[in-house]
Amino acid sequence: MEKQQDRIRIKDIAQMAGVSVGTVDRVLHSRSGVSESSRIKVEEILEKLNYQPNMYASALASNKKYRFAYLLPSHNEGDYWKDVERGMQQAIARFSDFNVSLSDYYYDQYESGAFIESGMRILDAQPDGVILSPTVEEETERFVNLLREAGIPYVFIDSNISRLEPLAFYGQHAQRSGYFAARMLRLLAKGEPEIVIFRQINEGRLGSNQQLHREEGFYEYMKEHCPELKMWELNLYAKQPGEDASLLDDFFAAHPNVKCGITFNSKAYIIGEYMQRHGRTDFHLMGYDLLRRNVACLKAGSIDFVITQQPTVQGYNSIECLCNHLILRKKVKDCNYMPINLITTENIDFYFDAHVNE
Amino acid sequence: MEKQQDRIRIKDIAQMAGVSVGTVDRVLHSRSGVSESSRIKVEEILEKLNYQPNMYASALASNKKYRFAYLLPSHNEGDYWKDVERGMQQAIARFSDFNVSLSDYYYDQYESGAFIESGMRILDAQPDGVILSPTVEEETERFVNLLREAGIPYVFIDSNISRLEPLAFYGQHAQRSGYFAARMLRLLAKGEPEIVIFRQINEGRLGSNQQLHREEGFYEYMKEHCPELKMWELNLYAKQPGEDASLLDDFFAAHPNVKCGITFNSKAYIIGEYMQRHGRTDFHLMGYDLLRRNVACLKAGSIDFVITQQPTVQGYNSIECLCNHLILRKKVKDCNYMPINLITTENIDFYFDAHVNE
DNA sequence: CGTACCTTTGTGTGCGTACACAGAGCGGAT
DNA sequence: ATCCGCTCTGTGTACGCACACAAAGGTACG
Repeated sequence: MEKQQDRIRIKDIAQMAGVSVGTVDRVLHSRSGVSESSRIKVEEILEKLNYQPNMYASALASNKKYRFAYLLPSHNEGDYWKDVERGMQQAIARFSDFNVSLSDYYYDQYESGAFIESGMRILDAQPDGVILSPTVEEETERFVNLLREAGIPYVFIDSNISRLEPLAFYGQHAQRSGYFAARMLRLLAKGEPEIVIFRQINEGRLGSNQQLHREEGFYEYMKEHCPELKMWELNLYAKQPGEDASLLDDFFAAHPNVKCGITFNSKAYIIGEYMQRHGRTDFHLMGYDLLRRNVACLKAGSIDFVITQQPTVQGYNSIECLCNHLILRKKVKDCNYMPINLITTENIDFYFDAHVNE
Repeated sequence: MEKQQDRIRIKDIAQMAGVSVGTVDRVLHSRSGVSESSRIKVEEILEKLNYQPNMYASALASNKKYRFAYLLPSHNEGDYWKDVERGMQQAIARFSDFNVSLSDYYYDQYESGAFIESGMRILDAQPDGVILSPTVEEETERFVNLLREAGIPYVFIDSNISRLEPLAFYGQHAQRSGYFAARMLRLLAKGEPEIVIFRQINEGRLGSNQQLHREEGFYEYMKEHCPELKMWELNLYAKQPGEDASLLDDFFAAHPNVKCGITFNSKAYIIGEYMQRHGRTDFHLMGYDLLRRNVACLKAGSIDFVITQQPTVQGYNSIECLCNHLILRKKVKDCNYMPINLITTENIDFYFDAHVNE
């Protein structure tokens, strides 16, 4: 019944090996100054007893301070990235006994060079670990190369470039998420012959890799399961809201039979609110991320489904990952896909901060 | 930028209050032997500086052993409860530096008196905390009253009886989960005039409270959104698998137009496998819990949707909760609803052990 | 005025680990 | 033999906290 016998300590190991705790300590931290014979003896016993150090005593004794930094696109209240930050702050609070601190760095997503500039500021500060979202591939590569040279571990969040070998990645499998979205939209739009994909064009960019991968998975599903489906694409421009409305007017005037749409960015509320303004209730809509305005549309019925990436959990886990790696010296999983959760007005109440206590 | 100034220690508080660490310690643990004047002075400073003790140093110094116990229905490999146990074991491993251990107790769900008997064995062992699933209300009440008398905190898992005031509850909002299931089934069965609800009758019992609440939510949704829907109920008997097949044969012979069904227990695979044996691919089916056989049916297409309760997370969190309460002395949330996750063959890969590291 | 007793306060040690430092042993050069 | 330099090992102290114990101060009473 009892599972846990008394924990083995360094002292125990030392006694069994016939050496002092200092020698065991040197072996544990693979420091120099240990004879071949005692090293082997100690290692044997460590192996045999499966010694697990008491991480809390260890953190207490080493008494180091750890400074982390994160680099995210600049953003406003109510945005997706705010939730990521919230998760990181929760984790910092939770692990505050380990003497961890967190600094924030931002960059303008649409200004070239801004990323690498903030990156340089991080390098100046020489933190012990960095969390970033690799939105711009080339600049990210330059930055993480410098981090690697400096021996600073980095964690990718939200989207991944596995080639750049981060310590870990936390985010969704974007392509599979789009594939799943397609199935759900198909279900909503059973029998409909046409659908529309709303895109957000920013500074001439078609959208993040993230969004492109979702679209890819979406098209893949539709090709496999309903190749006859007619799919329109409508480009919208966030910065000119007035123009968006007239673009939507024009589109729906030209395609009165399209009753179903999806967007692969987090701005489904633009369409949802448009539908509410026009009193249309026959349009089925899907989107991404639980932004306040999306939640409002869900509850109002102008958005049917939202897929969430659990940004808070991503943020929390990425900090936890750095702690596990640097402080507790546990092995961390390098690729961590978040679940692909479908949110509706019926289950939304149970998706706020699920599992992140306090 | 830096958020974390140097942590305030007991020594700092003592210095500022002009007393010794011993006095501060006595105030912190509200022990006797402190004069009114120094108590107030210390409390003021604690308040002002918002002192947060280093929980790890504290746990290290107190050097107590904590013994937890859980009481669950007896079950076999591949069952729902196995996942709950797995989550608890993961948590125990994770918190092993706190000297926690876990003992297991089981009871036969269908033998009256078995619950309370195992409960008595737990009381004899005098553990520091107990986790249990309150499946049988009356016996649970008797047991937790004894626990409360003994000052032993208890956590409910899977289903809740809030009247009995557990330290915390981890599980799904069963009624809302049934409500959500109804929406999804309705989507699957768009236009179908009839559906069937499969029930599992064990020893004459209609099913756990859990299942009854799901059914309740399900009926509620259907009454609100499609009162004209014809809903059949078919009782099955787990213990006689032969009989179940003929019951299904009879039902589908009598109701050839029923193309859609749901079960509120974890045994959807019984129906799914039946459909596969009969080569029926036109039947839409929903169920609960990611048992191996349910997963196989999902992938084979004989089950469309499964709702998962994340049993592993429930187990993990319930142990974590006891640690937070007893060792770290953090406040714990008393009612913790799990998310209501919809699983399909497209997103199932991302639902194994989500967020429970290691 | 001394002793007993109670209240209040301070000090010391230990939890398991990390790391600095001192010391032991040994060979070689003077 | 003495001294130096090297490798290897053991000891001591600190981390922040809990708790046992000792000490200090006061009151009451013979």
